[in-house]
Amino acid sequence: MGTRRRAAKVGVVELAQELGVSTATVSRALNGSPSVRPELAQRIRDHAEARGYVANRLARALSANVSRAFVGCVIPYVDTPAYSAVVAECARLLSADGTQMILTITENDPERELQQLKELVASRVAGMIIAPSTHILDASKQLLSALPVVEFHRACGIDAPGVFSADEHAMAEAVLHLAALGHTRIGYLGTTEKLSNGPVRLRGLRRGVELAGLDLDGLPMRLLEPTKSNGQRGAAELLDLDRPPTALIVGGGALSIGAAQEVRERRIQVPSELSLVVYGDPSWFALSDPPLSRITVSYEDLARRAARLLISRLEGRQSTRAGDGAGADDVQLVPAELHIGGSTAPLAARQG
Amino acid sequence: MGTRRRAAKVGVVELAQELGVSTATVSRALNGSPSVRPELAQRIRDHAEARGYVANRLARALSANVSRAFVGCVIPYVDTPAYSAVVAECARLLSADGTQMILTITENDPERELQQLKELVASRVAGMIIAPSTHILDASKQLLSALPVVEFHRACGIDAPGVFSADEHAMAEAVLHLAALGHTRIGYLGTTEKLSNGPVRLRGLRRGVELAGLDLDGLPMRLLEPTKSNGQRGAAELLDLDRPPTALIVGGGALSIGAAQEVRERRIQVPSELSLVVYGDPSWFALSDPPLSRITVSYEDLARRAARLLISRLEGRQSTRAGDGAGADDVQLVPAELHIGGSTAPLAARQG
DNA sequence: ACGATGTGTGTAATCGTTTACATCTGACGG
DNA sequence: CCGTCAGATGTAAACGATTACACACATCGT
Repeated sequence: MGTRRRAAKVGVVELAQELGVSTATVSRALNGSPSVRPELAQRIRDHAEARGYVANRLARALSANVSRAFVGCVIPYVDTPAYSAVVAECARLLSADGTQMILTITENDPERELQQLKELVASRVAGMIIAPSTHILDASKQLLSALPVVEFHRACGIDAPGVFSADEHAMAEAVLHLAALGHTRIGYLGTTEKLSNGPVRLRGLRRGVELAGLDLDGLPMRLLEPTKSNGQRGAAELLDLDRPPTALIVGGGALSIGAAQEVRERRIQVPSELSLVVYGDPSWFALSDPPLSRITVSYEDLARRAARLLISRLEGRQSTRAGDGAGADDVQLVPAELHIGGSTAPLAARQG
Repeated sequence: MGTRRRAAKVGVVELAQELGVSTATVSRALNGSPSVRPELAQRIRDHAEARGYVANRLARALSANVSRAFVGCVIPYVDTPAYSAVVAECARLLSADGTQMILTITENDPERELQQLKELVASRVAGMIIAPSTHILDASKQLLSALPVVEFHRACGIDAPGVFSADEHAMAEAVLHLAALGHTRIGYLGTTEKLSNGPVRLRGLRRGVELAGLDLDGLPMRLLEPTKSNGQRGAAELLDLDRPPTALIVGGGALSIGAAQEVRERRIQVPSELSLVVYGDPSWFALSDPPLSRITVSYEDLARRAARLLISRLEGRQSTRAGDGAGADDVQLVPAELHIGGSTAPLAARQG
């Protein structure tokens, strides 16, 4: 009370005065410039430490007109495994790098996304990692083309490197697996085509159907926004068809939950009455009985690659001169894999 | 190529020159100061818009020595419902407020936490929302006492407002519920006492035991760090006891999954052979058969309160002068609730 | 007609760093 | 003994905004 004075803010100026040197020397010492006498440098560092000096990042970033003080991370949601993974990995790797992550969440709203991008460039972020919203605006794309960007999980057609899951093969495999078990009416409950994975999975589905010699047009299918309630509704619709599918492929974590719930509520036996393949690998899958056949991709892997990619971009940006050389030359695909569990069985089992 | 010139950066200075006014006027116009002629102000704003001007947040924040440009959000993990909720809510509310969120993840490492706090104050964040790591360092507490902070979900004994879940009552209720069903050997698998909720739940447990007239010392109990594998291990240990519990209370999302998995693998029938009460409300709970009896708390609610609290703190800080008036005067408790599902049954059912 | 008031702008200091350039010192070769 | 050069340090100009203060001009009361 009264004794402890208002801890007079300590900046380079104060340090310089107290040590009888110039601010330039202080700055150099603190940044480890070789051109300052080692013993003096040490003295300065000690003093800074003692006085509890912490450099103002804002001033630093402002001065060095381009800096790696901040990067932006722009995602639609945070409570979904892919996105929370990328947040975690970015935070980890960037923090080791001394740069901070500004996180913004679009909730898939293009307007909000644009606004957030604007604010990020206003904060002079060194780069961004983005999972674009579904209907990204042109203005957003334009902003994105002005700095190092890596796309994650969803593509929006800008000229940037990115990391995506390659679902196509696994999807085709799933169809072939079911076909081999004798299923011909295979239902598909997937994410809308607007989400970048939608088309990819659909392509895989088509390929599988083709290879299996089945007829795509006859296949019952629902493409929806990935929410739990949509999963339940979609499954209900498919199961209510005149000739309901004997096997169901569900793409997308939230959809899977809803679908699984609907199946359970209808007391439909899996796999004897319905074969089920789900997409994703939330921890609860381990709980379900029987263990589900599923298509998985390692989001940690995906996320780590994305974070590394961004960091390497940042470093590249630093050494090479202008905003060239970025390009989409570095697109990484992490393959999804089909794991056969106990939720798929020969069709015969049902007929009998 | 070559045609489009290096978009000469546009700042207030350029705008001022181009319009033949001073930078002061430009700044005032853009910030809506009433002291600039309305038509001129409009002209300036139009021009800024046309030239695609975006103010440099760093410069702005540096100039106005205290600003609401950034706030920090410091959490142990992001893939856990409580924390992802707080991240989402903060991002949403703050973005509406025009301030950006710098997210850092401690992974429960006190050293890293301290480091991150330092860097956040270096970035002159206007405030912070923090779920402290388990063994927070004194240096960290000291840093936290220098700016508006709200604690979330875990307390670390600093003098700040916070939002926590009040598990005590629900916990006691759970014990009483089980006791009423005839159970006397009730097992508890909970989070370690070092996590702030640990003691609270334990207190609730004790209270319930006391009210039920049971003997606490005889109760099998395991307190572990909340991971899935710990859940499995803990459950295994409890079930392997000579006189295993007939009812089990599991606290903590990750622990629940592990425990549920262990129970399933042992083909123990719930609730006929074992009554089960879990803590949390992940979406997969809906899947389990029978629907679990559980203790839930709305993390969205918790998170929203925390975010609002922080924002109101920021505004308070802005109006009132110094770093006083903060205090822990505003601690909010969101009560947890016990929902009876189908996973608890009278003990008789087993004996018979 | 003159000072007081008020409104709208401009000038320049400020925030806290970094860094290009200038300066000073001593060593060294011729 | 003097230029040259390198190394260590200081001076001051950036970075891009905000804002205290000064100033010009119109308005108004007396």
